[in-house]
Amino acid sequence: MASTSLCPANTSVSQNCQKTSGFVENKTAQCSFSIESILGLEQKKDITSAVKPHRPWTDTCTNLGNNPHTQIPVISYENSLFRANSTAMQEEKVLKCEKYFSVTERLSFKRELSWYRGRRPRTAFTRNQIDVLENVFKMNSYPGIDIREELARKLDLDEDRIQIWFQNRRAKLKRSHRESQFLMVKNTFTSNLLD
Amino acid sequence: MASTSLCPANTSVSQNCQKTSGFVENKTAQCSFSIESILGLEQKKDITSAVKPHRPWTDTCTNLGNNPHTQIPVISYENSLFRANSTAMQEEKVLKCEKYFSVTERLSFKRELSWYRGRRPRTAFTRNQIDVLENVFKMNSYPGIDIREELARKLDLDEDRIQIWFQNRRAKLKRSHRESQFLMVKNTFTSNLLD
DNA sequence: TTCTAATATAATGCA
DNA sequence: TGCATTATATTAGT
Repeated sequence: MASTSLCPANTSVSQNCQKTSGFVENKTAQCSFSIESILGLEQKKDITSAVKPHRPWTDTCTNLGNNPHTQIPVISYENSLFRANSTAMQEEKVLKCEKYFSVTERLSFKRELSWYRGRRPRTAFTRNQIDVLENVFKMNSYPGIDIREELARKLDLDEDRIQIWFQNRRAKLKRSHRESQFLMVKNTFTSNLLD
Repeated sequence: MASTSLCPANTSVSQNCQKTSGFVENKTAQCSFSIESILGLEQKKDITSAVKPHRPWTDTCTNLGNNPHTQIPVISYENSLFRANSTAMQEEKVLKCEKYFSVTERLSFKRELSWYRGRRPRTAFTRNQIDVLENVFKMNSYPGIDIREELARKLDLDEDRIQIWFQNRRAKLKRSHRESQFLMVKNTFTSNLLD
């Protein structure tokens, strides 16, 4: 069955990968992976291909390690207490602190920790912001960039937050549609059964 | 939500009709945005390309492709219970609406319609599939059709899924490059300022 | 616990 | 094909 090859140069899909010579008809001789290795059948891992996530609010300086969870922001988000060297250290600090501080304080540490781990602190919209967003959403659930910018200006929020809010709002609407559809289907079936 | 229709699949479209016809004179006092900006009237896309997209996965009966990840669950996937009988009806309704509404509104209809017709259910790749794809990507981020076909066979995926995966993967790589360049520039500025 | 902000990424459409 | 955008599955904060 004329096995085509993952790597045209030299890799055969057949079990007996005897020929690793390369240069059959292709110039890319760099390809010296076995099907097994490509299929990941023998070794797991090698996660090093993980790409950095997009985190504009963290200002990283010499970000060499490239594990997003160990990135050390330099200047940062509003009330940052920690400017330290390692996440592990932070974690230890937090754990140590736990028994000495109040719930609120621990919460604060937890927030710092999550900030360190690279997730944007959850935005707490005000009542008014939500009202405005909901009103706009009722009229147009797909606001373009200019509308989002205008909203951002008016509401004193990042345009990104607006965008995310609309995404999540649409998902919520859809969810509710699904649920009501499900209920209607269920009711239809039920009443059919009763007839 | 007191839908006007017994058929759940109608809800999105008819709702859309209602809301778009209703809000013009129904401006709420809280909202200080211009209608034009809210409606996004500056957008100028053409809707005339009403070509029916190819959606093999919406045909639940002939879904013999047998990829467990792309199969349509009978109940859980939205609208799958209703798709069979009323697509034509929806289309007619939408077409009737078209001449009464703006381009933006028609865009919205189109979006509703395509939502009704169904987007391909999101494929959830397995760990192993991703490992293999990542490995191949490291060697060649532009696999030709033959490689993609082989991958599809080996991984029990549609070739289309492979293609899309590589597209998204390239985009991701590019994003990460852009970002690290941006950070480098920024850090250069910063350290220059500190010197 | 529920709701939802945030993240990651699959899918779509256009140029 | 790249790109921008959208949908959606998931994680996690309140």
